[in-house]
Order: sequence, then structure tokens, then C-alpha cells
Amino acid sequence: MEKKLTRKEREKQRRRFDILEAAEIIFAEKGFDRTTVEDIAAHSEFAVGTLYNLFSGKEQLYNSLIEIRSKQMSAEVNAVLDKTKGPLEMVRAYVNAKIKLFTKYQYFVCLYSRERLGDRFINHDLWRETIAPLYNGVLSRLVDAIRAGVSQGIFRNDIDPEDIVIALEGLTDGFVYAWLENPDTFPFEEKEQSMIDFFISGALAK
Amino acid sequence: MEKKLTRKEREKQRRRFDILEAAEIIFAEKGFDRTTVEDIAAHSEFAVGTLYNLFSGKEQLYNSLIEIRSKQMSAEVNAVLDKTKGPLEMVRAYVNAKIKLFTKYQYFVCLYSRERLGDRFINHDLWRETIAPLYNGVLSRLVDAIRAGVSQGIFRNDIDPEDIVIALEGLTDGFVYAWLENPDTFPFEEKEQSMIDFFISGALAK
DNA sequence: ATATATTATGAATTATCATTCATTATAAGC
DNA sequence: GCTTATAATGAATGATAATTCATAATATAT
Repeated sequence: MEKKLTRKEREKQRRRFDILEAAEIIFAEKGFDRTTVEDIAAHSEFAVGTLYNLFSGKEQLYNSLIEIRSKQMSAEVNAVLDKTKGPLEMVRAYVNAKIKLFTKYQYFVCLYSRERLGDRFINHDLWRETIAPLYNGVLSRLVDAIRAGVSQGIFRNDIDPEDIVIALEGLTDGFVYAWLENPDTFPFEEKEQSMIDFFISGALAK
Repeated sequence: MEKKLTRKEREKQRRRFDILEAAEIIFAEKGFDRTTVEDIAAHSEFAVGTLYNLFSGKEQLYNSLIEIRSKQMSAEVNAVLDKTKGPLEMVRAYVNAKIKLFTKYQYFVCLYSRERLGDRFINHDLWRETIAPLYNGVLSRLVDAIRAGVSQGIFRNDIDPEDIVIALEGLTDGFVYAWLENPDTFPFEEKEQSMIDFFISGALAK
């Protein structure tokens, strides 16, 4: 029950989408507050007024973007996780997918990382009701996997599985930040092995 | 050659400092752009005009704050690292100090984390010339320690020491983020052991 | 081809703030 | 206490940027 759109409607969606893509790049570069609607208009090659025909305002435009991308990314991660069999394999697949998806959605990752602590995220309905559940959904699959791995004797049992996931997420984000601060020179894609090795057995020599 | 200030000068410094402390809380809460000068004035119990007698503008006020706090924090971390003897001890001390200092300077940590990817940081002289060197100074002490540890056979030699430091920094920041997103309920101070255990030997069971 | 409906446009309007500065209050010197 | 210097004040100014809307352009229907 999706395809019930007229051609007009589809064209409208396409225009919307084009604007969101242009906006994404500017938001990633300058953040929400320093991005002007005129900026977005110029880059999407529409007039300001046209943006207001297609979105009810700057904030709503931004929210649409966040919502679409969050859904895309979480769907793609979940699809990857679905295919894994054991806990350790899931972690490996997660790290691999994170690198691939973050590279694919670089602009969104950048704007998200920039604003995740801001009140546009933390205090917003969209965040609480839509984005956070998606994100937590992924995280709790990881927690479950770690927990299962603990039962099976794969993962250590002296650290809370939730903490292990925080560590995994933080550790990988460390590389993400290093990359975002230096997108052109930091070889993010090559760090998969370092991340997994470190996750598996830490820093100490054997 | 410091104490050459008249009482007037000292009082001026004190007023400046009080304003910076009020500003810090608001900047941490709302970020630079959504913080108004009137906000800062109201919270510091001065009039707007008075802020402009003491600082040349909003940006300069913000920069003073960043500079002061960065110097304080890096001085305190360095003092801790100075006292350590072996590489592993340095890592332990670093994690411990990070928890203590981040708790002590919570507001600053919050505003810094919020804006570290913004262009106010990345493209600014203050950042490039003052803050980044301080931060990199600490990080390179850690890299040196890891490198020494590798020679001594303490740390593994199959991950680049720089990557190990990125992992350490990311891993600990993971807990910082979890805490900043939920300052009242996440028991950040209790996570020292998890962080260190994970750093030392990763997630796998022995 | 003409009339009608839909969509795009950007100049004008409005709102929000940073900054200034003429005025008032406070402190210092005599 | 009176005069002068120093500091504080907040209403007025100016700049920037979100939003609106009357008009122009384009598409659709007849």
C-alpha cells in the first residue's frame, strides 16, 4: 500500500528529496544555526519561497532529513545484523557495516555527530519518539549478542554487557572522530582490523 | 612576574571570571549560537553593557572561556601524568584523571564535546594555535608511553600506537557521552574499572 | 488556443540578537 | 561634602536571517 502516488506527488517528493540532499551537505558543514535558508535555496537551485512550499520551515526540513537518514541507516545496519550467526560474528559485521555506512552517509554522520548533544536532539519529540528508539534498537541487539556471548563463554563476564557495548561504540567512534576531523587524510576504511583486534583483546601484549 | 595587579585590576578580573562561569553553564546547555548575550547578562547579574566593558564581544568572551579551561585542564592532566612511572601506570592514571577532571569541569566538557566538530573550533586561530597543541601534547605523551610499552613488551605490537591511543580516547569518550546524555542517572565515576579492564584485555573471555 | 490551476519566485516584512552609547550610579581623591 | 573619574546600565541601533505573499511562470484541461 505504498505506490498510490500520482505523478505530481512523485515529482513533489523528488523535489523535496533534492532539497534535502543539498541541505544535508550544508548542515554538515556549518551546523543548523549557521546554515541559512538562502544557502539551502541557492545550493538546491530553488528560490526561498519554493522551499517554503515544500517544507513548513527550516526546522521541519531539518527534521525530515534526520528522520529519513536515521531510518535508512538503521534499516541497513539491521539488515546486516540479521545475517549474522554468532555473537562475535555480529560484532565483526557491525564494525564493518559501521565503516561502510558511515562512509556512505558521511554528511549525515557529520551533522549527527555535531549535534547529538545539542538540545535540538535531546529535547525533541522527533528524537525521543523516532530516532532514539531506532538507535537503541541497534544497540540493544548488540547488548543481547554480548550477553549471549557471555553465556557461551565467548565474552568475559566481569564487565557489564552494556558497558562492553558502550566501549565498542566509543572505540569505533574514536576512529570516526579522527576521520571527521581530517576527512581527507585519515584512512578510516583501513582501521577495521585495529578496531576489531582492540575490541577482542585490548592493548596488552599476549 | 605575575602579582603586579592593583586592587582595581584584581576586581576586574574577578568580575570577568564570574561572567565566564555564568556563561559556561549557558553555553554548555544551549551551545554558542543559541546562547544570547542577554542570557549571559541575566545569569551573571550584570547588564549587557557591562559585559561589553569587560569583553570585546560574545565571541571573545567565549574564546577566553575555552582558553582558560583548556589550559587548566591540560595543566592538571599533565601534572598527573608527570607523576607516573611506567606506561601502564600512565594509562591507568590518565583514565582516573579523565573521570575526575571531566566531572570537575562538567560544563566545559559538555560545551567542548558539543562544538569540537564545529567550525568555531576547527577553523579558528585559537584552536589551531592554542587549544590543539595542548590537546595534542597530552595525546602524544600517551602515544609515547604506548610506544615505550611496546618496546618493553607490555603492549601489543600489531596495532599502531597511535591507533591504540585513538581507541583509548574513544573508548573513554564513549562513557563520557553516555554520561553527558544522561548526567543524572549514568554512574560515570563508577566506570573506571570497566574502562581500564577493557583497555587492557578487550572483550573476549580468557 | 484559451482559460484555469498549480508551482516558483524573490522582494518586502518581521523577528531575533549583537553591539553601541548617552545617561545614571558608584567610588576615589581632596 | 563636593568634584572628578570609573563603572554600570539598558534602551536604541543595525545586521542578519526566517518567513510571507503578491506576482510571474508553467503546466493542465477543455
